[in-house]
Amino acid sequence: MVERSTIYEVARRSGVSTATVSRVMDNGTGFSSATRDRVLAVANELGWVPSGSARGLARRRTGIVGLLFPDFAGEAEQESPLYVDQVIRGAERAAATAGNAVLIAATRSASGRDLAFSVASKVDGLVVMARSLTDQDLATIGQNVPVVALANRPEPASDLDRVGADNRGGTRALVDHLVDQHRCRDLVFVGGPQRSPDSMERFAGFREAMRGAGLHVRQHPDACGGFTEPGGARAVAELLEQRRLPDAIVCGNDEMAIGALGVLKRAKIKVPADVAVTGFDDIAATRHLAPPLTTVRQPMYELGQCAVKTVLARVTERSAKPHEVVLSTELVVRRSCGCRVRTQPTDNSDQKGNAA
Amino acid sequence: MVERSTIYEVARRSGVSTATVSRVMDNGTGFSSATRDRVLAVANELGWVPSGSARGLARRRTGIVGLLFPDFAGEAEQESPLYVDQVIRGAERAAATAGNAVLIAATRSASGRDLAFSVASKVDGLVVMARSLTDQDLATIGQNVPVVALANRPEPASDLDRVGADNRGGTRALVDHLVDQHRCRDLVFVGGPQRSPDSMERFAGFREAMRGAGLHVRQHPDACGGFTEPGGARAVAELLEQRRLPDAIVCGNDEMAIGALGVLKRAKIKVPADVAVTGFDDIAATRHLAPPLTTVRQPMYELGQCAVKTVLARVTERSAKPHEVVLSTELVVRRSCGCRVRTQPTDNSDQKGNAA
DNA sequence: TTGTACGCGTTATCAC
DNA sequence: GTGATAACGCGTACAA
Repeated sequence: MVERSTIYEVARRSGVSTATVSRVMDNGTGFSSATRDRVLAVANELGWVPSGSARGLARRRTGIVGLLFPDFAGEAEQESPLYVDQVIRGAERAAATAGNAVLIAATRSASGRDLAFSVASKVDGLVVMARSLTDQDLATIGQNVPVVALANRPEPASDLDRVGADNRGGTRALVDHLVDQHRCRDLVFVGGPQRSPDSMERFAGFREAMRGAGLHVRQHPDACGGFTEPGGARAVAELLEQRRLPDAIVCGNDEMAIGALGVLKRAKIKVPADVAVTGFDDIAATRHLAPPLTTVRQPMYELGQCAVKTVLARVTERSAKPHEVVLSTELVVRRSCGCRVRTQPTDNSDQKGNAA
Repeated sequence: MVERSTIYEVARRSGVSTATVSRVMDNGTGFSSATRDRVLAVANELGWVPSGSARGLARRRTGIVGLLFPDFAGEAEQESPLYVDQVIRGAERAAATAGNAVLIAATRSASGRDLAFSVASKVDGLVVMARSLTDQDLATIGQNVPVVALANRPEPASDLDRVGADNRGGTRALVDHLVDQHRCRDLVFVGGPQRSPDSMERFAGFREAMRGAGLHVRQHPDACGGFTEPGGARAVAELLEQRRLPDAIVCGNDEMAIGALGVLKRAKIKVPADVAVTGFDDIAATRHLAPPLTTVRQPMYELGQCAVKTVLARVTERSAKPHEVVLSTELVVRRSCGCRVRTQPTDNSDQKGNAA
């Protein structure tokens, strides 16, 4: 590892020109099987691999797709949410299928700006998760690199490709279930951060369902839990202080629901007997809670996959009109809404990992 | 985005040479603030960023560190284990601090070989998690790129840098706790995959502690759960069929412990009253189990961080002797071992100021 | 302070 | 089938 070997050395040692070496490494044609074997042998002996930089420069393609996700480390809010991991996995999977690798970086409006641009300069295409970049910067980068936004924006802000999940519909299905199956009438919505597109979409779905059922809805979420477990706990604690106990507490995500469950248990309020509690996301822990949490599954893995596929398609096919895809969400009924479903701690053995 | 703009265009438009543009983008010196502003303005207008490939070629550094992790998708075993995510996060963090990004790829001995080499060709240094590459390939790649192995190998196989966690010591501490505090005498060990270095290390720790306590130990794990939840369930189910109920079931990881808890509950066997159960890893769900799981925390995040720091150091300082660092693990005592610790589902609410 | 020109390691287009 | 050789886009002595 003293010096990285180059194509020149391989060419010299195998007695051919660099052009031939290049051809061989390209798995193309235009050489005898004898020379191929010779070249391959030398390359292997030297442990040589074509330089990614040089190759990228010549081919004008790096074989890398970038993924920017929001970084909340060290913030009051919490560390980066768990669903990011799923997105990363899905992205990796889709990229690998096409022979690409994924370049990841956590960025936030301010801090990661440089990093974001640096990543953009190294990739063929870029997937940007919500809240990891300002719209401004997003647009700038979009000028030079194919970008797909991974988010649930209320309004398609730009002419970029976009993929997201049906947050609104999922929440609607959830609330409908609560109202129809469990005769809930007084529902409370615990929202996330004020400006979170996800939170807004989910609340919108909440309102739609409530209005559809002829129920009264407030203009804003009844409480704000910032999408965190402590936040959810706090929100419900305040509710309790006001001696308010609704039929159901609809939390904007699972983490807040976990917090809610905690304070309710300590207050000796039974779930779901006294009050129903629901979440959103279907993170891993939901199955193991007491009671298991009714929630809405977001196809994070598939979102990552789809985003990468989309951006990869855009790399080769720079057509005109922006692509937009919305993946559907799925109501996951467990115990916390009042349903009497059988708990199956090991039922996921065939649920995942086969999205080949 | 019709054509990616280049340094030439920026130079032309701002009326300077490419050298000057290069200097400006390098944040270096050697130009008047007037020209700098002009160049920056043009660059911004065009949304131009220096090409990563060209820059990497010229500088002989890409600003990318690679991370290879094992891919078990589609296998009987399960999808890639969750701790990988933490490692990725830690790696990203450490890399970002140094202005680098992380290129990830899931690989396995056979399938991902090409991808692995492709990644290797694009990075300044490479972190390789256990079981994602054959020793053979690892060595080959190590010839041309700084590599650090992230694993817990019984024996330092090569002359590569290595970072790992003290699996053995962690298990020892766990078993000591079980024996000393809870007077367990008949302990059963549920192992992971046969050839897993992690599983082997943990079992080694198990044996050491047992021998130290003058207890009888078998040569091999009493059962194999393949590190999966269903696997753990199966292992314990078999135990039960043999009408065997030990004092404690020491699981090689948390997932198997979750499976174990499930079948025990269905068999009406009380944990920890009738039998103690422990895990390893301290994944997120452990806190929410009934009972909360006593386990050993592995500093996955820190491992990822440390590995990247190590490899980054090696990039600039190609010294001779291989570096080796072992991070310590931590016994996390909860309810499932028999301890009467207070369960605090939201105990992290005061961890970050709640002066609401 | 600024410009010229060569080199970085590959690929791709010609010729042969 | 194979070999010169010109890009590819940028960094960086060396000059000016």
